[in-house]
Amino acid sequence: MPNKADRALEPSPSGTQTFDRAMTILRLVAEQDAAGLRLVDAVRQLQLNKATTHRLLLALMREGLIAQDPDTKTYRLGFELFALGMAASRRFNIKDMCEPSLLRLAEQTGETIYLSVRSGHDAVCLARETGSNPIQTLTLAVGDRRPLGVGAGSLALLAALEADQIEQAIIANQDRVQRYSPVFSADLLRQLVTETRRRGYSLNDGAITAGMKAVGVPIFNRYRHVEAALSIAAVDAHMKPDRQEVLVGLLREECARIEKSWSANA
Amino acid sequence: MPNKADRALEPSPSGTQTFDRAMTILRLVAEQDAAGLRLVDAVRQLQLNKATTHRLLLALMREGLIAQDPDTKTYRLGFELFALGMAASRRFNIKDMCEPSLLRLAEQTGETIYLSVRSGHDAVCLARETGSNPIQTLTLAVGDRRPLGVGAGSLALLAALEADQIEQAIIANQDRVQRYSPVFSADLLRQLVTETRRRGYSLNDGAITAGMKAVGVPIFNRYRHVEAALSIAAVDAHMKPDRQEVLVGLLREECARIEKSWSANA
DNA sequence: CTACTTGGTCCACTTTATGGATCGAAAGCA
DNA sequence: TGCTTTCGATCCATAAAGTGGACCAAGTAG
Repeated sequence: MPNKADRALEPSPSGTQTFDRAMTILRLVAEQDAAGLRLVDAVRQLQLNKATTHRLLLALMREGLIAQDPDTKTYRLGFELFALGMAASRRFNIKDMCEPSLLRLAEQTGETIYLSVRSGHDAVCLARETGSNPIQTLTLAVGDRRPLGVGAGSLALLAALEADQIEQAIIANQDRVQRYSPVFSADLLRQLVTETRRRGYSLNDGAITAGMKAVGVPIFNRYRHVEAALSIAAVDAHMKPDRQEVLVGLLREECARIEKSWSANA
Repeated sequence: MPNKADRALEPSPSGTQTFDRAMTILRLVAEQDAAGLRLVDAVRQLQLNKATTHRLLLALMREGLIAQDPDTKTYRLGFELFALGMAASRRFNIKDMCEPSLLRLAEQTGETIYLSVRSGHDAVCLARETGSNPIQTLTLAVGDRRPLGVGAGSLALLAALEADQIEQAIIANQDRVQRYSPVFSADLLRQLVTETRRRGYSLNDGAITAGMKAVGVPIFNRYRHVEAALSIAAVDAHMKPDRQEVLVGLLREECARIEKSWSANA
């Protein structure tokens, strides 16, 4: 519903309106899941004329920003957008943008804060910030990779993916996960994902390293795709139920802050 | 010079021409280096009217696809493009797209083929394909990270970056590189980069693992930014000067093929 | 077989973008 | 210091481009 409204805050409606409309459609395609966007749905959601919408979709296709599935006729993001995004990525890196949040969390909690991103079927630790508590749980170093689902940050990433991608990752990793703990299996991961989605955050209660717990919260971009995850790890004694809730609250706060900073440009 | 020509092959010039013009400008911005694009340069290169160009740049800015440096007034890629690219990246992954080339190279050469991409100041091994030769050099596993410049693929990536980014990476890694071999230093890396750029491919002649050599070739996207690197590693006996040239030729062929497949959509 | 939905196309109408002219500021030159 | 050039930015009458109601074809449901 609030699809056109948030675009209306431009200073002056001067110039190039068709370009803005095309971008509105592109953003709508970006928000879609793997099924893609149908023409009629775009028409309905944007309240544009069908012919206009179709012509704009053609223009986006012509530029390679989107592509149409020949069978389902639905539209998805195209390769050109990926290539342009790669060109842009040298100027924007997630780690730098999240660093302030990591520092604040380490300061507030005294625990160790991790930033993880997805890379294929793995989670990669991009940054780690150590708090002031004398007992720290440094189970993960910067650069370390783990199968998606193994560890709090990794599980937060996994559970935030789309259903088919979750299944794909679990299948792909099923032989590797037991290296981290004999309890891991494809079925356990599916269960953990379900719990995580219901609970709203991921919890690793010592399956990998005994005596230690960790919670993780995903960070979404404005198209509601997971971009990264923040997690806090601590020894059991620091992670009693009530404190766990507090820590999750702080994590959520910072994730929201990061998401907001991404929405507000950067 | 051939800037508008390659866009003129569309079936019918129907519809949305301003959008296409805006995209042409966006692509031009994407091709620029860190200095960014000046208005007059865009006007000259695209042979568009200055007012039109400026208005389109404003439109691109309004959508967050580009951003203007307040001091130099130059235009660079914006955060929105990065975010959209991330949304697109779940559908396109470099590894899958390069897999056929890896298989062909392993088949043709019998040696081990590596695919590396850049991640921050590291090179990450994304894929490895083993050939049929009984002696293989598996110095790098999938997922392994190395400082940029350490190893053939990694060096190919480093040397293909822009000058300022090369320097930045070398500085950032100067304390780590000696872990791989005592010969490494910031100065040696600078020298290796120079040689690589002059030679046209990277060469690792056993600095890390004695008795083994490797060559690497970068893969560029259509905006002439490095996206990945292919490399071949083999024992000295398999890498005599003349064979080395042959292997580099094969690498170049596959890199060109991949680059072409990216240009031709996907 | 009919009614409905969906993707796609056409073309007269009119809203939109265009670009030559112009301005202010800054850089370059004398 | 003053003159000239370059550059980013804006204006507005003109010309061109996008618009959208109507229509078509191909499913799909009843």
